[in-house]
Amino acid sequence: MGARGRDSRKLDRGLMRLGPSEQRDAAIRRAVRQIPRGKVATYAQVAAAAGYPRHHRQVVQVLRKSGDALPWQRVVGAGGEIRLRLDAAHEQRTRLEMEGVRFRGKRVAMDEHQHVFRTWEFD
DNA sequence: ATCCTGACCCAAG
DNA sequence: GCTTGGGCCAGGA
Repeated sequence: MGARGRDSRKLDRGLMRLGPSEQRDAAIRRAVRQIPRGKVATYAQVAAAAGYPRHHRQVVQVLRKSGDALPWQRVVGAGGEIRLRLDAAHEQRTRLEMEGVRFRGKRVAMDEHQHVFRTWEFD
């Protein structure tokens, strides 16, 4: 069987063909990588920027899988709230503060650090 | 197929 | 502020 056989996703013109969920996860990873140091975005915003508006929960799964390969600390809950528990939450806050992110109470000062994903390119 | 879980979100009260 | 309920989606058992 050729490239079109049982494992048709194997390759196509030398490129790995991704299934729907893999393509989605890849888009999510790209979006997360776009957040610069000192800025943050919410799970929902990342999902939307990736092109999957209602998949905020999947963003969590992707971050868990990726580990330190992504700047996971830059993704927070709605309103700038940290949603991790205990130690993990503390680590996220520390990492963000280390990047210069300021907090007001328990949440990120979103008016200063909200990353706005670019939707249109200007030329 | 069903049930459960999760680094979620949001409108209500 | 906080709690609750419903909605959302995908993975794993």
